[in-house]
Amino acid sequence: MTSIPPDPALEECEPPTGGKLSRERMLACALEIIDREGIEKLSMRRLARALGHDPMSLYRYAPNKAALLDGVAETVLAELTVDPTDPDWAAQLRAVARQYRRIALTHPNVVPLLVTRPLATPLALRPLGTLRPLEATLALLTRAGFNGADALHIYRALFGLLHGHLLNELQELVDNPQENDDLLRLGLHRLPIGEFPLLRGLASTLAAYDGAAELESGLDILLTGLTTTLTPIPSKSRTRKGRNVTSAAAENTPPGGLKQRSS
Amino acid sequence: MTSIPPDPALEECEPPTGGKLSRERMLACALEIIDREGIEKLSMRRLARALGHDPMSLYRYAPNKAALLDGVAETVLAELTVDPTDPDWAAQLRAVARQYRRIALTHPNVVPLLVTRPLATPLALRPLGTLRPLEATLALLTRAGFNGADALHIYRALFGLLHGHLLNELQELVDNPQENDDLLRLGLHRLPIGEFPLLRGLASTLAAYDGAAELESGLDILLTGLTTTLTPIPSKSRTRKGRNVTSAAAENTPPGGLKQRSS
DNA sequence: AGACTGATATCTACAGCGTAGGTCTACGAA
DNA sequence: TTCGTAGACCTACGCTGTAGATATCAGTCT
Repeated sequence: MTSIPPDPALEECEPPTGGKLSRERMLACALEIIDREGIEKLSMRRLARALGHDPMSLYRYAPNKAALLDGVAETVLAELTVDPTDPDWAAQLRAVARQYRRIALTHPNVVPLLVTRPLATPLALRPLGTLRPLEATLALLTRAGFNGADALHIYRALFGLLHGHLLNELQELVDNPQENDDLLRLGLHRLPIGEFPLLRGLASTLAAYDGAAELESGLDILLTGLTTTLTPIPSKSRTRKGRNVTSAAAENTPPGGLKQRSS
Repeated sequence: MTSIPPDPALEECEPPTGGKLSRERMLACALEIIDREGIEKLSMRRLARALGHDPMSLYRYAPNKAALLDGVAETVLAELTVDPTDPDWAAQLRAVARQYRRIALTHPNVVPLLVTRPLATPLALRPLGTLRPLEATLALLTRAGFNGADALHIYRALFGLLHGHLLNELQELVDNPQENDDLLRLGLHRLPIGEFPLLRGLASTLAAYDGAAELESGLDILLTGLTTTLTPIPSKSRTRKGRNVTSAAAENTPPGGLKQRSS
């Protein structure tokens, strides 16, 4: 039946791992492997071995490997909860951001998936689980009085900030192995001596990176920026304050800036 | 010698492509394949075929495939020029951002490489070409009077914003095939009818995405945010205004916010 | 009871992958 | 002439994703 013993020499995923297969078990096991060894160590055959099944069995639960990876990303993203009923939209966005950061730090190897998989699939074809935070955020902002376009704008700004920040922060994690920070400087030490004087001088600063604080300051900037450009419709009247983001942006382009085409 | 005719049935990279191999030719050809067909279509064997050489010859110019990909990313990033002598640092950062965006849109398939490869390599071991914009930006900001820590902070914020924005914008590109936008809505149309009412209603807004304007507004927010939190040392006195970013962040945490640990 | 049906699991096989290790050739220096 | 070295090539290994056919099961209908 479900033969192929789980290869006790190699580690496996769940208790006896001989039992019935299911999409959930498969995705959970894939996530475990990715968390432990990274994305590129995950192969269909390896996953099947860990589950104690034949590789081809996996294709009953995912049409191909790309879909499996999408499934893993979806699983991780499902941990993100957005409460569209929160009366304080800005606070809710902060909460979402902090939650997202925690999830990403728990599964750092999945982050490349989170940020790049959407590039390969049109929005409407993406796994529904990945669209749910979007819809919930739109609901939150709509309740707060924003129109659809502005809500979408805010969503994009928030997740752009988040993705950018996480890529930064995970980079720092790679840079700082848990060794003595003198050794970190040794790493920088091998840079050509004349060419990177400033970078080399910043070894201790690099080591002192504080991701949580960095994110908070980014959120501060973003949210104050947003609230001064966009304002929700005040529920009774329908007047607006700083309507169009684009025109607002055009106004204060720096005077001496080099010109560059728009599109 | 340099045999193996370039396989005229398959496309190739440069004029006759039989000539001497070199790291530059190899990387240029790899970039061309990636631009045309995407990263996952690039294999050592495929690249060698396009160059009219044996696959193993490539290993003379790159120790392995990962290094080759790093090389491609480095090549692309080399197009980015930062002028550290610009007296208007904010304007120069804007110019860099716009330039980076243009480069990314010219090579959209390389963007995943640009944003994720650094996650796999400690900073000091990265290809030097990818560190050069960092050093130059630090130089720019140091001349403008910022101390090292703040300069680094600004650099991170800028490239975080850029990466986040580009991931957003390239996502929209995937969403908007150049067909009639009614068809785009057809794409959204297949979403479960009760579950995504807001998202489905935003079809036309999604289609109207303007990446350039979006980036400008992001830069506005970022730069005004930065200039109110950080100020350069005014070249004579050494007093500072809004010293610590972290503390500034801590001050205006929203009152009703859900609490969440820092690290 | 027997036959049929659909889901689940397995097996076999293929074309392609990255790359270790060895060899062949050409050329400049000794 | 001999040697060393750089560049290119060849072979082979173990791995990959997955198409296609086959086996095994549970349940339902006759």
